[in-house]
Amino acid sequence: MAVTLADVAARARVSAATVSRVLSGNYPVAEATRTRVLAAVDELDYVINGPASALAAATSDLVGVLVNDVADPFFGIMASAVQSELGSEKLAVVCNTGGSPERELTYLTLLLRQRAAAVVITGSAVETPEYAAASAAKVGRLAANGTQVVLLGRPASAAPEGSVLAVEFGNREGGRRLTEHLISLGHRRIGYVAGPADRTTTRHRLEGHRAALAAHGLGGDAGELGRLTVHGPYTRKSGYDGALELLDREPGLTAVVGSNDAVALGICAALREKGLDIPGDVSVAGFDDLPFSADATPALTTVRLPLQEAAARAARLALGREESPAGGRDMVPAELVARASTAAPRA
Amino acid sequence: MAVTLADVAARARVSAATVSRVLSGNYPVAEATRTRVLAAVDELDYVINGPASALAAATSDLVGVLVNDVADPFFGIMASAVQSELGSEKLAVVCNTGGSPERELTYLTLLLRQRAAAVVITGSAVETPEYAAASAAKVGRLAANGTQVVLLGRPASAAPEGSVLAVEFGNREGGRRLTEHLISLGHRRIGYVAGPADRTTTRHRLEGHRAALAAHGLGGDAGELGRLTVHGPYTRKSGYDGALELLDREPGLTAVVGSNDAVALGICAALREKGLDIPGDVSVAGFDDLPFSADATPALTTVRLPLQEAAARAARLALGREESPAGGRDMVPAELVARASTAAPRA
DNA sequence: TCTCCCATAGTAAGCGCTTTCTGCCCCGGG
DNA sequence: CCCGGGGCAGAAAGCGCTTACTATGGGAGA
Repeated sequence: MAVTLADVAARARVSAATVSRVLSGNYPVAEATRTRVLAAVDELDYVINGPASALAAATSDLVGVLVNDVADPFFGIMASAVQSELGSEKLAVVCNTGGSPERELTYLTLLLRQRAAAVVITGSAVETPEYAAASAAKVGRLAANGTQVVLLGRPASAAPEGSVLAVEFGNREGGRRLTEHLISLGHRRIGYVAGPADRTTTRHRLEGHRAALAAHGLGGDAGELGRLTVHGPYTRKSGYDGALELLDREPGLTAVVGSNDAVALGICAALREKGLDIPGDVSVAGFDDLPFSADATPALTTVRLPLQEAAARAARLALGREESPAGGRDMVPAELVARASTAAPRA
Repeated sequence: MAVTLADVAARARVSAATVSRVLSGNYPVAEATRTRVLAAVDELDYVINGPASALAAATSDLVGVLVNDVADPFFGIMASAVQSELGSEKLAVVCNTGGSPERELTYLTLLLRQRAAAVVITGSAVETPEYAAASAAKVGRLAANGTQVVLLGRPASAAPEGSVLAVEFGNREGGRRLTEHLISLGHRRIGYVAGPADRTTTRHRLEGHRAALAAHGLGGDAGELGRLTVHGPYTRKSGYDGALELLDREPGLTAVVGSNDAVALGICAALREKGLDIPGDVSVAGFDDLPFSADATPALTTVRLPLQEAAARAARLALGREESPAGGRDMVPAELVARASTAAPRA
């Protein structure tokens, strides 16, 4: 039925081993033989059997990419960059975890089952001990299997020492810069619509925000900070609801920061609905600088993360095409992008 | 080293065959035996070897998803929906073709090599005979291999009869509705920034547009139509450049239609830069109704395609979980979404 | 001219699973 | 009491490839 290695071998009048060697190219084969084999491959329209090859070689050419949801451009951009970096040697298996630790574990098991060559895990980690342990175990198992695990936008700390590489995001730094920008414009009462409470990204961004406040003596006590902060998913709706809630708690707000751009857009929508001008009455800022942020009105002030470059780097690390950073972890910088949604508060 | 079926079998004091049967569940196994096996699996932390299983069973649990670029939300949404629909039985291999026929063929070959269970090919097809033939051949090969091929947003016509299922988009219909909307508002000189010239989606949307014009006696001759149409990629920049070009050719335009939302946003940017008000001076419309379109200012009039539902359907068809539509093809409707970027032209 | 060795090619033993074919045992019917 | 058959489990033959290990031939060095 299907053409196999043996068929090609027969046609080229060599052994199967030789054909295999020509195709994988990791063993010397005389030029004449090689051309003969290649011709046979061509004539028979031979396509190698991936599973058979993976079984024999004990590794596949699949690379897992775990994301919250590829439909979200934040993850879509990273997934795309990883995939593109793989070229046509490796295939990217993308898995939507929806941010659920269980599903993350499930997919890691499936990738283990596939004997994936590498796995890139993007986005926040959930910060609970049980999950951390389960995750570490699974990652250890993967590593033991020869699968290179690379964390992208997630702290390496949660993983077993040495088994993992990480490209981390300057979330804390970015959060700090953003709030400093607001403070330097003259804002004193700044609301914050944060992400889900138990995630690393949420925590880091929020810590940066609070560090900036504290540095300017604006923090207030914990109660005060809590009053100006609401948590919710990284969605537009969360920004919308959060802004309404914050306005309710503290009508004197002059600025609201969103945990990401989608949240910021939701904040804008809520403010507009309340008849407030942006940035005249209230300034708004986001995080990530996704493509649509520049086209929003007003154009969103935000923090740019070089997602594409970082993801490409993660992919290269995953494939062992690039030297690992010192300590196995690497930090990509966050850059403030000041646009029209922030301005000095009204006097 | 690694735990294998045989290890589990030994521990459960059954044969490997029995373990395999318990795990795949397609053969009667006595309840007592089953529990014993499951216990052994658990105790040994056994993870089945995917490649070995795929080799023996001659099919893998991979499903290919071909997209132009997952970073583009249009494709990201579809890829996400397909992936989610697969559940945790099958894995989605997503491939960025960048719209290139060669890369599309390359990835189809890679998926053939993996013995993929199914392949979902999204987006436009390039309309050249050589490509059509090559593509048909590859698809035929896949089908012969037992891989179900489903076209999503691409006409089934290009594929070999019967070997393929298709979920098509109402591009022509949507294009027609959109332009009819503009005409009914009073527009007579309507520019069109189309997609790349040789793609099915581009052609269908443009045909719909022109059908609407013709139905109202507005088409003019071919030269006239050509003068009001520019082609370019489906990008924001293309919209920006295209709008400038159109304005140059025909300063009296009162409306410009973009081939998709990103293009429309580019058109908006160009118009704004020219000091034109939207929709006061010029109306703008897009296509696809991606999430960001509602947040643009003014909110974009566009055509909604139920991408998520369509993609989920495609995935179900791919897995054989849903009855195929009559004739193997199915058409999802396009719906006009009139928002603030279109209005009656100035008198 | 004779060895020795390197460059190639072949042999064959798996990789870990699925599945067909058998076989066993126990039940019900004759 | 015997026979037939159904329900389960096992044996074993691959699935198509990779990769030690082995074999061979001819050129280089002595």
